Amino acid sequence: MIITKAGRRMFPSVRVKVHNLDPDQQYSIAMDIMPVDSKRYRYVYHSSQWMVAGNTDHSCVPPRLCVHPDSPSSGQTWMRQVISFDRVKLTNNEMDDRGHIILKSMHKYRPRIHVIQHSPLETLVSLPADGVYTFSFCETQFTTVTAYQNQQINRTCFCTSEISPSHSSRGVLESYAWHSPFNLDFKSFAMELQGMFHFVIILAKMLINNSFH
Amino acid sequence: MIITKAGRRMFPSVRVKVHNLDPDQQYSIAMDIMPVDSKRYRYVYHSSQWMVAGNTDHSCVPPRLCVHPDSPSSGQTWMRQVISFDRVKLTNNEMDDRGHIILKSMHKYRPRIHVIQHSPLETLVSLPADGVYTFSFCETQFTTVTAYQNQQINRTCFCTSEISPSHSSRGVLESYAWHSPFNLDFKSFAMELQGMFHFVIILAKMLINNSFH
DNA sequence: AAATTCTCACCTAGGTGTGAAACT
DNA sequence: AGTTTCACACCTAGGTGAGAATTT
Repeated sequence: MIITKAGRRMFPSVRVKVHNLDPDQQYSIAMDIMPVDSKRYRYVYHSSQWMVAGNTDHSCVPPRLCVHPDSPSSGQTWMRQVISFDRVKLTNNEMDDRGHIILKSMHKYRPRIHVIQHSPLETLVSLPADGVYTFSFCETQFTTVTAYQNQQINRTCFCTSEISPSHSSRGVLESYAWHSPFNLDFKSFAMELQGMFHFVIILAKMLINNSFH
Repeated sequence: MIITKAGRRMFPSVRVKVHNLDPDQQYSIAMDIMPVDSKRYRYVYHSSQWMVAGNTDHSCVPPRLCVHPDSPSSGQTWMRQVISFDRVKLTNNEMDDRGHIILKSMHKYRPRIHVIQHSPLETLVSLPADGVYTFSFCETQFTTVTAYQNQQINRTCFCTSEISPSHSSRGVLESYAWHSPFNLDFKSFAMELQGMFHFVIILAKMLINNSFH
């Protein structure tokens, strides 16, 4: 996943569908992005994979919370729509003051979705102590870079596996795969968690990039 | 003001600043557009003015309410920002199903702003019976057309008068004047109404249209 | 050498005026 | 004749990848 100083849109964007909310309750829905480990990664071209290349410390950096602009809304409203975080931008600028999500390059991350039940009178800025339901999907893990490491990478298709809940697709969407120029049909899968909500993550449809023929 | 079948953005857009709200109360803010009279107008070029050219009946057409997308929000939130209705589109298509404001061509209209105090749990679709404070400014009156009536109209400056609360500027912004290619500085004025809020309408800055030199 | 930053040309979506054509 | 509709070229804002330049 490309990150830049000015902020780059996440692609594909995280989209989510929520079920089993209380239609009359008010909720906010937010996303943040958590480091998967404390390793630094390097892409080794001849073996076509990411290799560990040192350690880092994420401990002092609390992740930025990205509250969905429709928040707060009723459960009814949230359940009617696909909740898309397609405006979210990623940056490697630790001094960023435009509300973008700050990540380190060459690290592995995974987005989290929070459903927060709270009074509509209070404006949400950070995660409250309770009333928060958090979900995360290993299929959405990715590796950050500031630029493509070599010329060939765009032409390599990482998207051959099917995405389904029944078999592990971990790594399928990792790193550059999210920039693949190849056509990937709309995939969706459902998960039931904590016996209360279940989610459907719809992965953004990838179109053939115009710059490729 | 141009209106089209597909919907045309209102220009200049209505912008409003609200004061003296209860910071902790929840409000929605909405706009609609009311006919000024039941006359049909025709632009008479040689006398450079709009002349009455018949009657119409507005009675059966309830105006569409255009709720500001930030609604509902706390008084505090509303008072911090300039509330802009710049996404609003006008149409002459009475069958419009895209939520645009439906107007008749060749008629005079004036926008209204509604401040509605209500529970954030209910979603606003039409004006409730109470808790509504409505404001309107004669300076924002305009006449609708579907196309410019002649080639010269853009080159005629309608914007010579000062806009201020101290003297009547009715008509200054009427009809084609909202499409004037001439530079008009940011004007604002305040009004105190009902002893509870006061408003500042900020008229959109008009820039010299690129197609004129 | 590896990674980041910068500039730039390209693309796209959506809003705009124009003039020709069509409608009333 | 007056008014509306339509197709179209233009403009703009904002997002994008490529490659050069710079930093580490």
